[in-house]
Amino acid sequence: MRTSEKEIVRSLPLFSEMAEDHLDEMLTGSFLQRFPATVVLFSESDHTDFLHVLVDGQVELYASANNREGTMTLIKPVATFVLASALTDSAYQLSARTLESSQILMIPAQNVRTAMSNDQGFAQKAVRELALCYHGVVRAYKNIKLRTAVERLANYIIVQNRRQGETGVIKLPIEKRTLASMLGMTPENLSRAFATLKPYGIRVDGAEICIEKPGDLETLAKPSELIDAH
Amino acid sequence: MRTSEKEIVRSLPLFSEMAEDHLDEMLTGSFLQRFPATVVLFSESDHTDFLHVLVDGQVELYASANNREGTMTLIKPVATFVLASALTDSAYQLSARTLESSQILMIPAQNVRTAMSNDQGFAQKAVRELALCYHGVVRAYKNIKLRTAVERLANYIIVQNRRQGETGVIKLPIEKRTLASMLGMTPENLSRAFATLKPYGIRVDGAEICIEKPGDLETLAKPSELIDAH
DNA sequence: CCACCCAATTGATATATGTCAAGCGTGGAT
DNA sequence: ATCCACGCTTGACATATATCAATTGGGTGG
Repeated sequence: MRTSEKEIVRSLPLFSEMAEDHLDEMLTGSFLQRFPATVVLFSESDHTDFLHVLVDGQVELYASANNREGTMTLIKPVATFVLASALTDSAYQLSARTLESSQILMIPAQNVRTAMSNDQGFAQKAVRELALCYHGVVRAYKNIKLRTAVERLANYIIVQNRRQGETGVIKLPIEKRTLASMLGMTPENLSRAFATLKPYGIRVDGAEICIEKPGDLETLAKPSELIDAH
Repeated sequence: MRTSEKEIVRSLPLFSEMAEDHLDEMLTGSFLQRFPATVVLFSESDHTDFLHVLVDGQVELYASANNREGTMTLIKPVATFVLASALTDSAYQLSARTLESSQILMIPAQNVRTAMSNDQGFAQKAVRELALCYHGVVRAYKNIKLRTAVERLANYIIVQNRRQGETGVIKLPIEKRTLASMLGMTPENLSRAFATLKPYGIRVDGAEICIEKPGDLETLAKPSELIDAH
């Protein structure tokens, strides 16, 4: 564990309040590893051996059932994932694969649980982190349960526009088939959803989306503070 | 706050490790209240003033968006709800209403947050509780994203059968329209889903469901340890 | 520069689910 | 006992979404 890696961990809110010696202890046996694109990191029924910290790259968490597969969420650096599974010493509930070449710090789950019971500051931060993760999934659940495919796409565009500086032009940060899976539809249906949004001022050119009538788009999308991420 | 109510709180894993004086302090200003059926307890955008403990009755957590409404989960006694919102001092992410006459203990959210920062044992238990809640929503999310309506119903029947003693006959604990909403479909579609399950040995007589071919049902449902509750 | 690969698109069609309307049945109130 | 309210069911139809097949088109390696 080199100093720079320790600083990356320290910079995350989750670990910001942890005592120095507890942090060192937790990072013992941790290792930073680079994976190429399209590599499966773990599968949903595997036992959780590591808390993962995505340092660089991009990771997709997905799930399978009844011969179907779907993207549950995307992880962007720098962020931890599978904290809940690591803390409860249970199975990963989701599978993970790299979408691009990625650097991941792997911390033994047992170390995390030990730190949890020894370090008051860490426990407090973990509570906050888990509560935020919980709200994140609730949002995703509401999104898919209460909105149609076209509405989900419209809201995705609105959120991306906000994140990319409200310029009216966004660049999709992921492949369309991944976006389709994340929005809970097929790639074919995503193409048609974009076509449906044409009368609402959406122009598509490859990965570039142009929003010509923001008002009309919002009328259709009905964005909600309680569903869409900030 | 009477002794019996304190004992109810103490019996929950979440509060089992809390120091006596912290518990007393937290329960100061708490009150036990009885609500009739069909009463809205709070709405999703309201600020979270109380952590709720359902002592008796049944509560539905639901959400609204784009002129649609859906049941997110059902709370059965004895259990807490909206812990994550209470701890982060944010809005309830869901609305709540009683399904039947219910007794609810309401604990000021500020008290819970204070107890959280003062009581090590409580913080540890809260971490565990939040991790379990998180996994619960992930399951629900996978359920709706990866299964069809008929598959969700089939798995619901299998889980209920297990919970009610594997007798092959179950009694629906909720109205069919509520079940429909929880499974993410309309009441009409639920009726048809039951009809679809007829060839798989499902007989319906009011709230009583008879499972005549458990094997066939499982083949259709493909139950998963990682989606269906224990 | 060309050829190939693969994501994306488009069309035709099938399936899943929702909507609207009507009718049925049971349980509670008068 | 009768009537009414309401949840449930059923049918006809509309919409949403998936599937299968064919084609397009951009990027990359040879």
